[in-house]
Amino acid sequence: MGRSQLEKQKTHEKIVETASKRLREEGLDGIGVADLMKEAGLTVGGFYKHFASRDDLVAEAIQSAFDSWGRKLEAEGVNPAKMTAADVADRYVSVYHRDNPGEGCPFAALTSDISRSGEKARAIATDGLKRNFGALASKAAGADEGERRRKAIMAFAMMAGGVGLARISSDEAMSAEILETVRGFVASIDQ
Amino acid sequence: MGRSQLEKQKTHEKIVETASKRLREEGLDGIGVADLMKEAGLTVGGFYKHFASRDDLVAEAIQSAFDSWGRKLEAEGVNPAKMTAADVADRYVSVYHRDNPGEGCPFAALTSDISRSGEKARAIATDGLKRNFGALASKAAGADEGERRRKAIMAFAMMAGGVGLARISSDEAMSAEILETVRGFVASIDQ
DNA sequence: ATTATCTATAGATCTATAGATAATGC
DNA sequence: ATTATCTATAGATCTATAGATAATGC
Repeated sequence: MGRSQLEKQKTHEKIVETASKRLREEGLDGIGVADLMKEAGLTVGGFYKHFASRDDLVAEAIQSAFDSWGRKLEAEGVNPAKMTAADVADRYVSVYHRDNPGEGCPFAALTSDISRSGEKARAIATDGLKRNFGALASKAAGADEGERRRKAIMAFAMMAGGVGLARISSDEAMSAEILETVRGFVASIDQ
Repeated sequence: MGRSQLEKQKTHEKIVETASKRLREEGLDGIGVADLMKEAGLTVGGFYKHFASRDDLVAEAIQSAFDSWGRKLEAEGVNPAKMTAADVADRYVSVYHRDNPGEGCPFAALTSDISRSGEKARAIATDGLKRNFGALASKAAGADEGERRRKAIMAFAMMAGGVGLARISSDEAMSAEILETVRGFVASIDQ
């Protein structure tokens, strides 16, 4: 059946959001076009009226995943600039984030996938990384800009790595220990 | 053609080592059985005389990847117990490691893949993680065992995360900056 | 006689396309 | 008339198996 332009746009967003979640959960190769369309309440045939290829959807979905952190804060009425490093740590290095990769940070959920991806996906991720470093640096203590930036890089690498390792660990106590330890470091960089 | 028992064992090891390298490069779903056998100098038909399923090979290859760090040190005549944290940092947080995931640490190359894997692969990885934490803790400074262990966890999460982020970054200067910054922290935990 | 490896292929799955259908919008 | 979505399927690819071949090892 035919649909209006507005409905098509909503359909497009629905597909991208579904993909953004499911790809973080299953990996960039983990779910097929037909299954994604089905989860979005559609059938496979319509897919290529929205995207030139599966890779094009993946690029849009990664971009959406990078934007989702900010969108979620906005929806909760939280001002990211006013968050301390400890606030960021409480959100990022949490059991909830560990157990819900589909709603979480692509650097924790898709690190290895993106490093194996083409230039398009890596450029989107590099841009996201720069913004994350900048945002964290503005919260960090330090004598000069260089020291604040170094702390931001250390904290972000530890956060992304730590949540990844916590997801791997089948020893629940060790998983919680990793989260707690990393949370402590990130909170400690606060001004 | 038929082969001796010894030759079969060598063939088996060759398949596992090829897989161990290629899976770290391409991800756990990134390469098929036929291509792996071809790279090992064989054809696909013999595969299932060695492994009950592709998953079985993946488990063996992950185990081999976890052992490869120690085997490489042994081959170079390096005693891991005598390495300082700074020594570990120089090896792990290096441009060479960043650019050669196939020979490197599975926690940097396969984090997201393993977190999405079944219990078997995650148990192997959890065991490897415990050993890495223990080895690093024995090198760290600290008033008590708890403090040394916390430093080891922080350093390892930052190393694994940092190499992953450095691989993603298409900005070469930022990629080098991440490595240098992480290397500094890891070296700083030394006794 | 047994078996390690080979060639060939069955069956499943995945991306992308073809053609039909029905609602939009000039 | 156009087009957003549907059903159906072509073609490629991947795991696993069947049956042939040739060397091992009792």
